[in-house]
Amino acid sequence: MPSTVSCRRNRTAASTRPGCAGCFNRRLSDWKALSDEEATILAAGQSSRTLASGESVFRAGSPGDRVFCVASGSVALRQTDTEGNSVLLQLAYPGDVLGYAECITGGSFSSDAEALGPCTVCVIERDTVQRLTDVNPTLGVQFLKRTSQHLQDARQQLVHNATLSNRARFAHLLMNLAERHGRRRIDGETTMQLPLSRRDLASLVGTRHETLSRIISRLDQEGVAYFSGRNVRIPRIDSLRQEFQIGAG
Amino acid sequence: MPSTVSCRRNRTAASTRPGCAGCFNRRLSDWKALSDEEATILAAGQSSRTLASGESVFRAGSPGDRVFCVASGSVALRQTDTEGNSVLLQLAYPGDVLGYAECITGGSFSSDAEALGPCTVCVIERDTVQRLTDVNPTLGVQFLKRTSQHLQDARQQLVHNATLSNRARFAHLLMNLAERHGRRRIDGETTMQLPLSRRDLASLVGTRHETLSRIISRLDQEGVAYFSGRNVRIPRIDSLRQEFQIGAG
DNA sequence: CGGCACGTTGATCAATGTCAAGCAGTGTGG
DNA sequence: CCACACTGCTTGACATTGATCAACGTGCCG
Repeated sequence: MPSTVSCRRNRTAASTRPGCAGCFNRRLSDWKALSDEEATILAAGQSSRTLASGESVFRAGSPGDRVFCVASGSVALRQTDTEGNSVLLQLAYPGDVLGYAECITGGSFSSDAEALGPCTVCVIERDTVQRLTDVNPTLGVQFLKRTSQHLQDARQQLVHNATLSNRARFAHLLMNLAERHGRRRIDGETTMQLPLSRRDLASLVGTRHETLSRIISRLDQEGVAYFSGRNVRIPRIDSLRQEFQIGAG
Repeated sequence: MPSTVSCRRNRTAASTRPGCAGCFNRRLSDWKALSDEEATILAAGQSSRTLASGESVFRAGSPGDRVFCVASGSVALRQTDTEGNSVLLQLAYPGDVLGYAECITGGSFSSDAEALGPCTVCVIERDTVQRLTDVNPTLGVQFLKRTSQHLQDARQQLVHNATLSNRARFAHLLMNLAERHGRRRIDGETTMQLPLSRRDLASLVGTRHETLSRIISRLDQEGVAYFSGRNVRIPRIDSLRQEFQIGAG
């Protein structure tokens, strides 16, 4: 997993045709399968959109007639139950592509996507995706690979939910978030700014926000991790790993 | 979802070359993307294996250099934690193909697969799969579709685990199993023989077997479903739907 | 016969969900 | 500028769930 990805903004046009060929994210994303020449096809069939925090990228149920590529900021995938319980499922970062499965197979989105902060996404219509996968079959394989990775992640999560305590799962989540959002100081202390509200953290852990709140207080008391609003300070990140391995509840 | 799939056994050869072109499952499975001509390629590159109950089809960590197609019986996918907790993740039935993601993307299996009862699986080496996806790109799309369906299922399960009680989740599981294994009588009563041990049922629900045992007794007492060994009798299947919709715990 | 795995049940306790209150921050309209 | 509503977070008290430990019966198999 790559750590913090800083996104070089498109210097060319403001809202359209920023030229994917030059996009810093391309090398990290599934588009890396494309040659420079093919990348121009991509650039031609693409437009970009800027979203404010909380704005919706797409909604569950809407037709998957385009894919979205995160260019900057981060995007949350949520699924909402029939009873209105919303659960956070995945975070998407610059370079991540959303909706290709639906776009290729012709389904509709099964979850909502929402900007976690101000962010930019590139929108690519199905035609273009179709043309690219026709020209370069590797792209399709890349998408299959990605999807199966996500499937594995989701299943791993199911195993964790079945066998670990809330506390252990939260420790695990913190470790993962730290890999992306954390900064490690020379003395080994890690600090980060959480990209999520407590409610969303709770939902990623699979519990209620009150319970998470208590877990946080305890971690704080015990000196494992110090929380202040969205800022966290973790003296020894290994203590989290330990929490996670002890596990059961 | 198709209901009970009866599998016509290969009448041709005993252990090899049963001729996929004539396999009843082909019409239901992802191989339906293949033309009859292409199906002969499949048949040529395939061999079949008969497994006793409990035997392993493949193990987590072994290289994904072949795919497995369930011909008869059913197969369970399990994932085992670092601490040895094993969790049942998915049931595979005749027509289901296992391991294509790993085979195409070149990874190794992330879970164990085990015969739930006596069963037959067909084994197709990577070469053949490769040739087929080259010749017929639709097959790849089919696999992507399937994987993304599994992803959606897994995520749905995560949402359920986060929002529903054990009892409600078990009710849901029963409904799903009834779709495949159940028989509905004229008076509306549904009966089925469970394909799983209590332990495995518990693990699908995400709880311990003792807890499941208690849930079962209560359902029995309350007349929602009557259990006797692996046999279940459900007077009104809709009462399960209700359990599931009330849900919270 | 003696393990051994499975299933059921009971007793007990920790973990967690629920309900409710209060507090801080933020934006709005008067 | 203040009152107000609103939202997110924390904390407490309480009820419930569900996990754990343990005992016991059963069927299977060597």
